[in-house]
Amino acid sequence: MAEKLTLGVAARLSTYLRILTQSRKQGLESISSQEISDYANVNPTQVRRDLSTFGKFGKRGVGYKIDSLISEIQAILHTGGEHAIALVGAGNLGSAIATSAMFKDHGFHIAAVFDNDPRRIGGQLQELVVEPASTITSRCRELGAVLGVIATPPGSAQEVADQLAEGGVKILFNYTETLLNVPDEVIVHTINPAEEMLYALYFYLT
Amino acid sequence: MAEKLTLGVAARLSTYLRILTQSRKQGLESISSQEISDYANVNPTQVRRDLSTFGKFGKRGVGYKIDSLISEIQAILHTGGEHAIALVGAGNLGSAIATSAMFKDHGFHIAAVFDNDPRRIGGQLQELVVEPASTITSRCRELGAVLGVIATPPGSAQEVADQLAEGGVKILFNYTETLLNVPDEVIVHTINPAEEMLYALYFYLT
DNA sequence: TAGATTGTTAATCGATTAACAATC
DNA sequence: TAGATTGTTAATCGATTAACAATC
Repeated sequence: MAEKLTLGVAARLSTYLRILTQSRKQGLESISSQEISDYANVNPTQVRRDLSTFGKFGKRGVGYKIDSLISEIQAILHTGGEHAIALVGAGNLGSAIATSAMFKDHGFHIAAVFDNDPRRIGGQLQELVVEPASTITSRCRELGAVLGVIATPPGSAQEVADQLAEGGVKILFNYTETLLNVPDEVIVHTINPAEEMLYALYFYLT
Repeated sequence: MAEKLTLGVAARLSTYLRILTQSRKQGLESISSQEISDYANVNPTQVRRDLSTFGKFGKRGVGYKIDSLISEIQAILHTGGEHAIALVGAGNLGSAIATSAMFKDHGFHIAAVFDNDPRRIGGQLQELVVEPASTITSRCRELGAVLGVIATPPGSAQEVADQLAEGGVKILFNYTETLLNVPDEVIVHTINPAEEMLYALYFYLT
């Protein structure tokens, strides 16, 4: 395998993949670096450079074939496979996450949903039955889940994080505002739109 | 006003602000660059450098006073005030967004909620009454909303984006997977956790 | 004092982009 | 051919971080 990508390149390639996946859904077959750049908010030269580092994927005067570019980027990111997600929290947010097509589009699927509310346990969420939070650790081990999503009230987040980590989950997506303490080998990604708003607003205000 | 910050610095300052705000909520009064760095996943030297560009906010041997550091960063980002958000979509996702404390913590407040489902219009969401989607443009003008959040099904996203832009909204947060076409002066931020997962998974797999 | 932590330097490294030849 | 768009160069610019003196 080639060198490890830098943070910036990997982030941008993920963005391109999202744009390409969605463009394909809309029936498009090819796309230019200019169009990708419009949706990704990056310079078009940057797009071409990011891609040309790994091969000559485009056709001069024409653009990039969407299908094949998706495959190329998936190969670069090693993320063409299927990946199991453990989702904790079956409330409004958890339901929204389970219902969304976003994950399925990129090869992720929710393998189990947990909640600690007896009124929700045993209920259906899409094709899944809501399982009790007390089984998080054992079920994650069984499923071999590497990815965990925390969509609980903030007060439960740390406890849930502990159970997920104990179950072998290595990447936590934290939708609560709680700061989580986790073992060194676990990475926490916090999903906080307010943080992005601050950032967006700064550039608007200046 | 000083120079415009680079993308990276502004993004990191926003992250620090989230961490500081949450640490204060937990009752802490001071924090070290090492602690900030643990939560932000950046190098501690980077944290100190980011801050020291704007002044000497810390105390050697002690760390940073959380309260005053929050004020300093808010001043740098010009985001200490209150900002109105127009939220479109009162389903699971919209409800989760309206209920979350994340926005309030950073001076954002949902000023109006819209939906096009007659069963939802007129209903309560927190302190707000759900308004018909047909009034988005006029209400955004009235409210002077600069920020819009699209939490509808994907099929309605483009139409909603058009109405928000028409109403003077300049920054759109798009929670759907739809690629939006907007006027040049409008910025779209797409919230797609699957994209972040691809990225996180790459670093886990390599 | 001893320990901790900041602020800053200095060096390296990677990111960015205008410009344009290549080529479809 | 004419127009469009890629791939690549070359130059600049900003980001990153180890190391350490300053100082609480």
